[in-house]
Amino acid sequence: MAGGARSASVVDVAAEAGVSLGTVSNVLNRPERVSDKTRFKVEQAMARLGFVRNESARQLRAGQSRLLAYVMLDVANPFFTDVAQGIDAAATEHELSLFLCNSANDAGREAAYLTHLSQQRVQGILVTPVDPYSPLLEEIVKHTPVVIVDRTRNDHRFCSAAADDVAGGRLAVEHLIDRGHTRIAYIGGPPSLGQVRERHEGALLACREAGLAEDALLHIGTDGLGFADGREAGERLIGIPAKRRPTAAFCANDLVALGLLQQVSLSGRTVPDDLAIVGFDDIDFAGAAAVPLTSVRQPRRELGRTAAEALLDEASNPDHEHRQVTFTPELVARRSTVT
Amino acid sequence: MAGGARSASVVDVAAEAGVSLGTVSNVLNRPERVSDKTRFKVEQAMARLGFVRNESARQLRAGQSRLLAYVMLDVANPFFTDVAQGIDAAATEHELSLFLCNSANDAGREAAYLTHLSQQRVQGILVTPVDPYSPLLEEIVKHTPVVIVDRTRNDHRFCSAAADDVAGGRLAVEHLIDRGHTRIAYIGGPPSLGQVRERHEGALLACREAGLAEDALLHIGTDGLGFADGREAGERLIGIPAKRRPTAAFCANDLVALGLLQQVSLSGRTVPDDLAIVGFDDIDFAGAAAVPLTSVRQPRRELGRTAAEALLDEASNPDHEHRQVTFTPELVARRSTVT
DNA sequence: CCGCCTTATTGAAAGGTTTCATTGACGTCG
DNA sequence: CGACGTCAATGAAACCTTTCAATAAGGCGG
Repeated sequence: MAGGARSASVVDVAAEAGVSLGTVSNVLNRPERVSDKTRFKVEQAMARLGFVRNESARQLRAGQSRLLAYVMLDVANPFFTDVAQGIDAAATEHELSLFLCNSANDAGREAAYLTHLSQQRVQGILVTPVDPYSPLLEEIVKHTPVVIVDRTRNDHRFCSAAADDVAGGRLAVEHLIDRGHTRIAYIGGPPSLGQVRERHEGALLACREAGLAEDALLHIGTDGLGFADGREAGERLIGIPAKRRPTAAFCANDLVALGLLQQVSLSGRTVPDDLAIVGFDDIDFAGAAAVPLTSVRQPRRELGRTAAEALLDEASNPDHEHRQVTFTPELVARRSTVT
Repeated sequence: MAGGARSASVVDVAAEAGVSLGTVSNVLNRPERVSDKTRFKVEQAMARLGFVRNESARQLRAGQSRLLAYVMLDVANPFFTDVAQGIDAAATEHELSLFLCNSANDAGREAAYLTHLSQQRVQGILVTPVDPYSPLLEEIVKHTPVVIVDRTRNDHRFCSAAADDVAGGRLAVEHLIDRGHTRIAYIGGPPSLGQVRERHEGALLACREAGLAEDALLHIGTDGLGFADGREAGERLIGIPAKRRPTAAFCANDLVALGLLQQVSLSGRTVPDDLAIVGFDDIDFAGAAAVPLTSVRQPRRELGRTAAEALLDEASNPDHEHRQVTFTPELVARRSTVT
């Protein structure tokens, strides 16, 4: 880092180059209006002084930045990084930069990021919220375009892009029932997550429609939706006496499913013979597991791209109307349920 | 978004509350110096006007932000998200926010992010660079603390935290040689990545030390270090006539190894009997694959945390000295190489 | 050779916050 | 009752850039 000297400003550059500060600014912003000779002088001066434009001052004057941000629930979950890539693609096309923020499923962190971003006057914020009905979101959307990703609010106060989690849960369990299973586990948590609740709801629906008994669906709760949670749930599942033990499991996401798969394999059991497994999200690792995982596919990149495009419309189109896009998920059957 | 009205400033709040703007600022920054009654009035006024502090102006005056950024090579690679979590932990302890930027292995994107961040006057930048010797990095480190993650420069112009990739590559191949393999593939690319080159170098070293023939190590190049690249390399590998085909593969990272594993399994072959596989990084998915993957472990979170701490020292300690921390990787043997 | 037009450059103002030296009010002590 | 000390509130200055109306210089046609 530089020693003590304050970093050079346009005024310093102007003095060094022997021109006015307006000219320096022109070199920066409208180089075509400056004669070659002058521009050269100014560029030399900038190089000598190590001038770095101050983005804060620039933005203060300009009032806006060319910046988008995505506040994601879990940066370690490939589902969200894929969504982020979709957002990134759209942002790049519009020559905007994207910052990623990891709330790590913590409402406090999420709030801090949202506040900071709105104070930073970013063009817009995409967020997969811990709680889509948080009052802070309503507060922020008054000033800054906000689009909700992977969740939907049924008032129409936000744009959103999400998959139909109820339908997805239903698909998964219908598939298991089709394959003859009548004792099925639903594995996931915490229930504070809408994703967990809705996928469960879909699972229940499928059971009901198939006329299964009330207790056909066994809910095994987990603390989170990571790998370790899946393994731990696996242990508990294996601990259940064989005659009562479910013959199939539907996991709230693929990380949990992969953890479960691993635990079951380690215990010497076979998937799908001893336990059939369905995941959710269809991340790349699902299809690539050595027992490829049946999963409910969400269009991950598409989700991100759609959300980003809605955001850009909200940010630039004066008569923008909020829209809630819902994607219908799709079952991808693989060996973890099919012999 | 709000209608047409410009968003309220401290001046507007002051007028609304019937106090001076200095008082509003005090409410914001030193609430204890303001009488309860006045503070209440001001807070009411803020709420009525929907005041949102302008971070640009604040920073312009303050000169600094409480912001760190990590420019990562590939947000879709769990290795880097784990590193990011380590950075995040350290940042959180110091009450700093962390922004993540995905360069996606593109030097142009990396440059754009680095420039933007330094103009934004962030406290510091962590970066896993496409090329650690890029002149732009040297330029930026003159003004903004920069720490290199997962790479090292051997001049001492930057702090860095990285694992010893040569040693890692050597470990991997020594392990394979120990298990009796004499025809080994090294799978990875592009060679522009230091990680790819150095792990290869380590592999060569191991071969040489074991006295294997020059052509014992077959280099199979890939375009990148993703899943798909591993699968594609798998096809090529399988295409080699059995008697010349390597009996083991060392992959430049776990994503490639998992792709390879999948392709080999799909072709009806068995790991490790038909092909032993070693990966690199030991991401969670490696141990969790149904044929658990032998891998070279890097202390991922530790790497991030160490880098972040070096950065914080550089940012706050006037007589900071650059240090290059190198971690020694460790082989984790699992079933993909051990029957 | 003058007036006009074009092109290049100028300098002041604005943008919203924080800081700090100063003022004002009020209570207390001598 | 006056001087002093404390606490609260004030408002001007500074941070750095961009914009824009105004000026200066230079070239051309008449």
